[in-house]
Amino acid sequence: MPELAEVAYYAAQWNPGLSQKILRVHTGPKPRFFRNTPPSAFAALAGTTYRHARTHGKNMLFEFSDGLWLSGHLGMTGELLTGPPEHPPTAHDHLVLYTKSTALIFRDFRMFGCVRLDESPSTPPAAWQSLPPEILNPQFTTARVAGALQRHARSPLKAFLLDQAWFPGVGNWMADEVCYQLQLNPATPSGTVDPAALRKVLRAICQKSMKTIAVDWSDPPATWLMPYRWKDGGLCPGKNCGTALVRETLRGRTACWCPVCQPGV
DNA sequence: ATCTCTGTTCACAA
DNA sequence: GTTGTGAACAGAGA
Repeated sequence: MPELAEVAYYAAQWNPGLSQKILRVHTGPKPRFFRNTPPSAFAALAGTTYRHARTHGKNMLFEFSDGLWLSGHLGMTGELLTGPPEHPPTAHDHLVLYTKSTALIFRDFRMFGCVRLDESPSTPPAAWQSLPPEILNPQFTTARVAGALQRHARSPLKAFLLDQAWFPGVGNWMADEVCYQLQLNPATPSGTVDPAALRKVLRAICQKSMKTIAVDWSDPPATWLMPYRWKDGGLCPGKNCGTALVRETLRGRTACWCPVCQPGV
């Protein structure tokens, strides 16, 4: 489920473990989840203290004492949760960190998510030093958006919005939401989009979802496309609209839009 | 059985 | 060299 605000929500689920010592580490039997790291390497977290969580777009970074940094991505179906201190790992609990009072669980039944461990005294690992500005960062300027739209002028707006190098944290529903709120068809060529308007809508969507979904998984406004885009039979929430929403595959991903409010190009 | 899916990466085409 | 596309990855639910 995870896009920007969902990732922030999940990262915060480990907060009950803050300032606690990791007593024991469980790693599941699927090496793919750990990519190039031998799963046994994660045992180094035992004996450290969990200090801090942060996110950048869809990436999560957890700081532990002794210069250890655990980074992770939730893929399509990843989730973080806590369990009782004796939590027995399920088949899809790839990493579990046990403290005296809780278990910090990284669960992912598909395995598009991943974790890695870096050692780096006091500063975040190298990959976290050179990331593009997030959408709510002041450096995410209209000029930056304008440049991006020009470079990818022929790419359909919806598809381009999924580019994490330019729009960190935007996923499938957020990209559809941006198109909906701009009243632009998802196939609109990026080069024709007004950069200031795009930036404004992007920031508003990030801001609101960080105040709702990221805090307690509460619903975004009923005027958004998001609550209606999943199921068959969804109707456009636009004032006096109510048109049946359309779902079609665009560049390999499901796009959803209102054929009246976002007419074809 | 067949299809779907809130993501990323890779090979390859243009 | 850069940009754009579809397939592959894996597993559960409809």
